[in-house]
Order: sequence, then C-alpha cells, then structure tokens
Amino acid sequence: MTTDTELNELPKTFSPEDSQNKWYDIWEKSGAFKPRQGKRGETYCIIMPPPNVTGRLHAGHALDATTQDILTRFKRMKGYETLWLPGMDHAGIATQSVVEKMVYDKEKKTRHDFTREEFLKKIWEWKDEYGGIIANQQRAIGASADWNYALFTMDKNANDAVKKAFVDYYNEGLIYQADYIVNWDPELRSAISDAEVEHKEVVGAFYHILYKVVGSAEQLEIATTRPETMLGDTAVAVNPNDDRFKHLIGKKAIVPIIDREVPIIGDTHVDIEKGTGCLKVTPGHDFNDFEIGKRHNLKIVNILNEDCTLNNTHPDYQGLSCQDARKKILEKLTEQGLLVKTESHTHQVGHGERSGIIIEPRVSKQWFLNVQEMAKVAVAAVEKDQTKFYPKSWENTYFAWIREPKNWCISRQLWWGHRIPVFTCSSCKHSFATEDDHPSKCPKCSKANLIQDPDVLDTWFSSGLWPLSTLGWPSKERMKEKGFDRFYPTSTLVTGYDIIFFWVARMMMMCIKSYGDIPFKHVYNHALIRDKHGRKMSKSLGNGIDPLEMIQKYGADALRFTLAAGSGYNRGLNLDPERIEGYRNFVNKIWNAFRFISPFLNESDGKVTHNKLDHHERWVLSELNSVTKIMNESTNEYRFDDACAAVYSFVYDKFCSWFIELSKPILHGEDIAKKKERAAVLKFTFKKTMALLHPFIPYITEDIWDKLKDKSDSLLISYEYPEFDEKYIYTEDQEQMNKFIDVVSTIRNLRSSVNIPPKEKASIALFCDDETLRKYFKNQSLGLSEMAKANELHIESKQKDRPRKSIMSATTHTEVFLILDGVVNIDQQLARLNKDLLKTEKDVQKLEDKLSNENFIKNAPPEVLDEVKGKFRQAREKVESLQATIARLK
RNA sequence: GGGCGUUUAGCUCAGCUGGGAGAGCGCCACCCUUACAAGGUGGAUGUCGGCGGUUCGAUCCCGUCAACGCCCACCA
Repeated sequence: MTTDTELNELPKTFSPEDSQNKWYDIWEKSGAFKPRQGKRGETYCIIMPPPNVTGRLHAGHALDATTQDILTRFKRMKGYETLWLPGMDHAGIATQSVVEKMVYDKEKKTRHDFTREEFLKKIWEWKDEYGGIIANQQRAIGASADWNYALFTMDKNANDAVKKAFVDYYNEGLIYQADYIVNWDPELRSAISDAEVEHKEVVGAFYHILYKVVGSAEQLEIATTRPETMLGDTAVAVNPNDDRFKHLIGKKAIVPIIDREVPIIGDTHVDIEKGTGCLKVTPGHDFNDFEIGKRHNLKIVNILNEDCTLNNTHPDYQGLSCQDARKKILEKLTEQGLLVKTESHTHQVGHGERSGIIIEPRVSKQWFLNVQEMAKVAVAAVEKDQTKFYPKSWENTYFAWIREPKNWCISRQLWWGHRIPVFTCSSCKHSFATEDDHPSKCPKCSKANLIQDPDVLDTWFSSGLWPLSTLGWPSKERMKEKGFDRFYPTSTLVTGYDIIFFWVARMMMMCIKSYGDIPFKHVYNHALIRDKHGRKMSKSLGNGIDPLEMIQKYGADALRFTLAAGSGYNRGLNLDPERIEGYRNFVNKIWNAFRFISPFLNESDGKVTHNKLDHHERWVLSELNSVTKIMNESTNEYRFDDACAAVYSFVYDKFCSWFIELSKPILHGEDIAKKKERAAVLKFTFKKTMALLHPFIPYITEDIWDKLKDKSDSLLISYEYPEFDEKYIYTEDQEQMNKFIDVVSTIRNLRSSVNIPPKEKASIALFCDDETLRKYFKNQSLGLSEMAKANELHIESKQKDRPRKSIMSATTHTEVFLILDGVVNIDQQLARLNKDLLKTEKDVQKLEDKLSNENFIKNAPPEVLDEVKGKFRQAREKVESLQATIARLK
C-alpha cells in the first residue's frame, strides 16, 4: 500500500551536492575507472588533451571533459575495456610566465637574477603547490578517468619519449640548426612558432622616404611602414619588368641615416602597383625580405637585441625601443628633407598569442624539424580514412595546414621545458644528440668538456608524442604495463577545432613517424563555447561562465546535460545559464518521476512478461525501444544533441506525461494483479531509462539506481547499456496510442475553451465510424476518462444523434463532444469551428491539387502517394464533421 | 588576398543527401489535480536572408547577391 510516510522519505527536489559527494568516491574506489575486460572483447581508449598545469576549469574544459566522459561511460557500459587517460601539460611559456610574475611581485626580481637551476627549482615548487588544481575540478563534473594513469608532460615517461624522438629525428638528419628569421617575442626573449602569432589590424602609417642613387641625380622614393628597420637595409629592390626603374638594377643606392651603400636588385616579388614600386630590403627583420635576401645573397644585419631594443648597429639609436627609434629617425629624415610624405595605413601586425605584444621578425639561430616527409604520411592517413574527422568538414582545416607545412621551429629560449638533448664538445667542437642526460665524454674525442644546448623544446613537441608517451612508449616494460598494444591506436581524440594544426596534425606526424601507426582512429572536434549571444567569452567582456559556479548552483548533471544537448556537429555552442537551469529542472523531473514510482517498487521484481502486457505497456516499451536505438546510434556518431533531445522527449512527453498519468488509476486501484504487473513495467522502464541516461547525467542516475536495483545488480556505472531489441517493436500500439493522445488533447482543448477547471468532471461523447477504433476507445475508457477528467464517456458511431447542449471539435478520425449543462455561446462556438474548418479546407485543397497533378501521380514514389492520399481522406473526414456540426448549430 | 562557416518563431538552435517546418527558453490564459509550481493543461507566433535555376514538388540541390562570424596569408 502507498502511504504518505513512504512518499515523504524522498525529498521533493533532488540534491545534486549530496549525490556528487557520495558517488564519485564510490566509483573510484570500486575500480570502475580502471580498464576492465568487458563482454565485447574490444578496447576503447581516449587520451585526455592535457590541460595546462596552470589551468583552472573554464567552460571549454567542462565541455571537453563532459564529452569524453560521456563516451567513456557509454563504451564502458557497452562492454568495452575502457581507458580514459588523464594528464597535465607543463605549458612552457604559460607556466614560466606565471612564476616569473609571481617572483617579481614577491621579490622584485626577474629570472635573470637567478641561475637557471635556481629558477627551475622555483617553478617546480610552484607546480607542486599550486599546479594541477584542474584535475580536482574535472573530478567535480564526474570525469571517470583512470587517475592511476595520469602523466605530467615533464615526468620521466614523457621525458624519455621526447628524448627518444628527438635523438631519432636528429640522427636521421631531420633536425637541424639554422640562422633563420623567426617570430621573436621581446617579452619572452624567445622565438615562438608561426601558429602562436595572432595577426591583428593596426592603424599605422606609410612613410615615403628618398634613397639616393649612387652616381646619378635620381632618387628612389620608397614607402615603408617601418622606417627604423632601414638600419638593417642591405638592398633596394624593384621589379625587373618595371620600366620606370629597371635601368637602375645593378647600380647602388644609399640608405639614409647610416649612409650604407646597397645594391639595387631586380626581384619579381616587388609589386609594381603597390606603394611606390620600390622596396627597401631588410632581410634581418622581414619574412619576405629574408627570402629576397636568400635569392640575392644579401647580407643580413640584425639591428635588435633580445628584448627588441635597438642594438649597436648605429650608436645614435642604441637602446631605444622601435617606437622611439622610429620617431627619432623620422625627425632626422625630415631634417634632411628625405621624408616625402606620410600616409595613414592599416595593416596586419603579428602579436604574441600569450604575451599579447608585438612580435618582431628577427634572425637568430634556432633548431628546426624538417616535417616535409612526415606531413605527407600524415596527409595520407586521413585521405585513406585510417583517421576520420567528425564532423568530416574539419578535414579541410587539417589538410590546409599539413599539405603545405613549413619546417617547424622547435627551439625556445626559455628555461621551463624539455632541454634540447644536444651536446657540443668544447675540445673538438663535435655536436651530438643523446638520450643520456649527463653524457660523460665526447664520443669523438673522449674529452669531458661537454656543453648542452641552452634552449628548450616547444611545448607542442612533447604534446605531439602524447598518445605514445602516456601509454609507456618508448620503454618496453612500461608499454606492457600500460597495455600499449591493446589501447594504441587510441579510439577517439576529443578536442576543439582551434588546435587542429597546433596539436592534431603534430600528433599525426610525430606518432606515425616514431611508432609507425596512427595515434587515433577518430577525431571528434567539438564546438567552441561562447556566451548566449554567440560572443567569445572573455575577461574584458565579463561574459565568462564559470562551470564550477554552475555546478554549485545547478549540479554537475544539469551542466553536463546542457553541454551535451548543445554538442553535435556544430562549431559554436552558446551557453546560457538559463538553459542550465532548464535542464536542472529536467533532472528534477526525473527525480520526481522516481519519487512517484518508488512506493510501488516492492510490489514488483521488475520482470516483464511479454504475453501479459497491456496496450499502454506495449506502447511505452515500444517508445523506450525507439529511444534506445537513437541513443546508441547518436552517441556512436558524436551526435550528443540528438541523443539528448530523444531521451528528453521520451522521459518528459512519453513516460511522465502519459505513462505515469495512465498508471495512476491502476496503482491506486484494487486490481492487485494488474497493479503488480504495472509496477513491474514501470520499474523495468525506469531502470532502462536510468541506464540510457547514465553517461550523460551520472550522479542522479546512480543515485536512483541505488534505490531501484536488485541485490544482484552492479553499480550503474558498470551496468550494461540498453540495446535496441526487435521484440519490443509494437507498431499498432504506437499508432493507436497516437489517436488516443489526439482525442485526449482535443477534449482538453474543449475544456480549456470554456474554462472548465481540472477539478470539475465533464461528460464526453465520441463519434467515430471506424469500428476497431471504437472498440479500442471502449477498452481504454478508464485511461481516457482519467486523462481527460471525464465522469461520463459515450462512444458511438456517426449514425447516432449528437448531443444537443454541447460543444464540439473534430480530429481526422473522431468527433469529440463535450456535453454542457449551462448555456452555450453559439457565436463563440461557431467562430472556433469555422476557424478550424477554414484551415482544414485549405489543407484539403492543397492535397487535392497535388493529387490532380498528373506529373505528381506519375513521378512521386508510391509511399509518398499513399501518404498524401491518406492525409487527403483524413482531412476530408474532418471537414465533413465540422460542416455537419456547423449546419446543426445554425 | 585565399578558404571555411552561418543566415529557420521574440532569443538560442534542430531539421536525417528534396513531399509543405520543429524543440528548449521566453510570452499569453487557466489551474496549488495527493511525483514534481524546479509543476500541469491549453494557446499565439514563421514571405525557412534576397533574387534566379533544376524538379511534379525546394528550408533542403545548383547559381548569384547581401549581411555576419571564423581561420589562413609576407602585402612593403
């Protein structure tokens, strides 16, 4: 029996916090996060993109984690041996900057006030104390990663992988050192890679400057945005096809200010139309000019110090910033009458992605990795579908970058990172790479005077090897211990599309190169999170959404479901706290549905006997079966949005709105056997639903499962995922139920039109010519009355007289009459009926036109034709019903 | 300059390689009906960006224009 005390045991609202605190520990302690052989005999592995050790969870991380956790839990439940492998990135530049800033704030010292060893010690101390907060934040949203596998990119395993790869590439001749023009960050005093430079529009000026031609009265007018770089000019270039200037090629020009004599050269790079058609060439500080310089064997003059103040090229400007030097040089030029004019000019200027300041092209000695061959192999792997992108269109982005790769500048003038394992012998000048951190002697001359290269590697170098190093490569023992052979290639890489070439492409190149096989089979590129109006979240706009705050306010489940419901093949996900609130309500709805069935659970074992099922039970199982199919298929294809929509609609619109409501008269009734049977179906359906939902909203589902499960059932996290089952297809029940819903809605509509409150019962009469349907309605009269709040229900054929005092509405199959005691407002009813009639007649007309179109009859596929014919018949039946009633009213 | 993407209800978005448009939130009306007011029932709202084309039929395919967004690129 149901009692109020039993009901009251469960609170009216779900409390996410209690659930979160409870279950995460239980899951972890139960060993559920560890890979375990499942019934499928296959593995599923996701390597987590390692967040920065300095990181704090933001909305993007939350999406990352949610997506991966859904996949992991889904596959785990489906019986794969599942590993989600977490980690943390040392994030060279970011981390060093954070610590530098902290040290400066505290001690007013820069890193240059310390030795390298001293400063590194400080970073490690910082890392141990403050780093890695994000891992706990990931736990908060329920990340079921196996933390025993966790790796830091500067742990021994990762270091070994980096050294192994580097030495291999080096010995193969792929790594070389060269004086090359690179993007130089003056604040970091380091080279950064092309990909780390952001081009922003800057309003600057075009300065027209005169260069004298030696042995001639002619002067060349040159337009430049950067007059201060003239200190590094080593040529003037014109287009060899430019009639204005081609006679000057081979002569010399004089660079003002430093009075340097430089050759006038012809190079087709020069655009005749652009500027003045004359170009000053500064190979030391301009990417194009560097190329021109190479072609013409020009001298390279570096005019900048490491901090991008001017060096001693010209004593007057030494120590000045570029800005100041520009000003001073312009003054001087004006004095000498060489500045012809100044035009305003907007152009793109490179800024450091991290530091945000202007990046200077600067020639310096750097290490490069020749990626040409590696890239070709990485292209082929995707072309051959060994690695597939989801959505597929992101392949284009990948190809765009990797089909024409530039050799990768892998050295950074930082301290925090993997030190380049190249040593030079001071005695014999021999250089070599080695995996030994402290080689004792030169392999050539055996002397012990070895000096290691001071630079560290670009952070992405170690990131590129991440799928290998996390699984133990290159150590045979560790690979065995971690199950390398089972998990590599990994199954899915989940990431934002913004790092396709930063990271995805590099993993593809390096892993294939170093190990000989692709790192992952699928790449799922999720959307980038934006605010509710589609703007990027940023500190300056103040529109950021803190996931931890959201978890606290609405619960991890609500946040997860919101993110999942917004994730499919889209490129933007606009996050709005109101949406999270909406899904919090959904989670609470589930809780209350459970609260309703909870008192009846003891009356049932949850076993469903097929031949005993009644119509509504077959219907709900059929709907459950459909949603199971969609959940499985959609999740497999990374269409989390479709999966969420389907299950949301099932829970809300099918299970709660109809099945629970229809169960009330039974559960509160006297038929004990029927009651037991219905309780069994409720329990069965609800258990399956919890399982379906678990990957998405793990906390509440595990919580309810705990109260719902049989003694022999495992934790839900380790339970089996529901699969589509042919034997639960009940097409006829679904069709009939739709008509049932039709009629109930129509009655409700009528009630609403005359404001009959729910408490007040109503008399209903249905008229319908389909005998089977009449019989069906008669069988369903209990449920029909319950749902429509009717105390009297007549079901007749259309031959019978219609009730006098009543209002009417028609469906395509049944006329519905609500019998009234009081006075009926005829005009109002006529207006309502006429409106419906007009609309339906329009439908009929449309369908009729179509059916009288010969070409349609000839060309349309038969099933479409049948459908249209059916619709036409139904719509006409409705029109006839409406017309008859209107005639009677008149 | 090149490439990609977006444009559907007030807002945010779905629309399965073509058969006459959906969801959530918001809005309006009525309801504290013993699972849930974080709820229930009912309701309104769209020249599916513009213009052409293919087709019996176009939100969906093709062309073109427009607006917005993103990425890449050395524009002196």
